Amino acid sequence: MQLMVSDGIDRLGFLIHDVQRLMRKRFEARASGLGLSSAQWRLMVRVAKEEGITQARLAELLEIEPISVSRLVDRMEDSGWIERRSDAADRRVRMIFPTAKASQAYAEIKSLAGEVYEESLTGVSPQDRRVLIKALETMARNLADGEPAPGEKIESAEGAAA
Amino acid sequence: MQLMVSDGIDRLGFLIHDVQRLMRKRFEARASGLGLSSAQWRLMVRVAKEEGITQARLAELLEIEPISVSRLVDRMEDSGWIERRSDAADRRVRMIFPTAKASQAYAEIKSLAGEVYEESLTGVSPQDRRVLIKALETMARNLADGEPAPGEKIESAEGAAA
DNA sequence: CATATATTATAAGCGTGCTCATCATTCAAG
DNA sequence: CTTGAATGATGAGCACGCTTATAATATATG
Repeated sequence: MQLMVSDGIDRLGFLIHDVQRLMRKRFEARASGLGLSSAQWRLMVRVAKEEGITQARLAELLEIEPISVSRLVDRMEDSGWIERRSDAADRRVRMIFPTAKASQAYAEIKSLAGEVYEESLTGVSPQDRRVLIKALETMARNLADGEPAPGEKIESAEGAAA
Repeated sequence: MQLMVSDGIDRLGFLIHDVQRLMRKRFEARASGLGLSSAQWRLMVRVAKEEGITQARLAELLEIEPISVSRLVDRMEDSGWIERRSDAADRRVRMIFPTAKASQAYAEIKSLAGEVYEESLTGVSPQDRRVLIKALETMARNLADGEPAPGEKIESAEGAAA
């Protein structure tokens, strides 16, 4: 395409950044009454799907570092969303369970998130929504694939690590 | 095939979050050699467009709080990307200028960002890219519009949400 | 002049991500 | 059992966003 990238593609990063930030902000404004951040909500979805999940597994699924999970779980335990239980079989492991409060609020928060999505998509046609989702999924897949070398050398150390 | 329109819409927030995070990560992996974060890059773009811009104006344009600009500028001054100069006319004001280093690196970093965009869009057709950008712009506009009061009363929402 | 208000920048402290380092526990080898 | 590597969780400290509060300066008004 000789058309230049300036049909908006050059602002793609800023756009994605803005939309993510605004969406998170709006969700948190709605959920603030419940005292739940978006990061905490993402974690809660995983815990609801798999009660007793370990922190290590959460880190893997959420694609954040185990230490970040530790901190998140700390605060969520403090605010009564989840609880840690020891695993009798492996005492290194802390299993994460939703509290009754979390189970009760789950459906409400989910529909609250749905409202934010719906509001953000006002004026976007059903077919464009499908294209949007498909494009975002493709992008996530492309970006999740291995980094094609930062310029100099690829094979530093971590080839077999993961 | 298509069961319902909400094919994935319920994961919109997670998708946007993932794409933004991965895109930022990849950019920063490339730019790490230059010691520039994506937040710093966003600020640098503004400073390049308007040398001598004030911190208050940067906060407004970047839609972040003035204190966040202070900290960003602190670090960028420390690492030699920008410099603060006092305004003779108004001694409250600190005017921000790019350093020679910043001016020299600008084009390189810009093309680096373009590479990340292009990689992320691999496999997305030109027409789908246009739809994507248009949809994201619509979403940003929708979300930037006045929050319908974070309390309990949401009067103007179209009532469409599940 | 004195004082009240607005504006610009910064300070303090928190949430959520990171890296690097540490501790406890498990497991594999000897 | 002892040693050593791997694994799960956490601590320390940093980046970058936030809110709330302050300091310094500018400006409007009595």
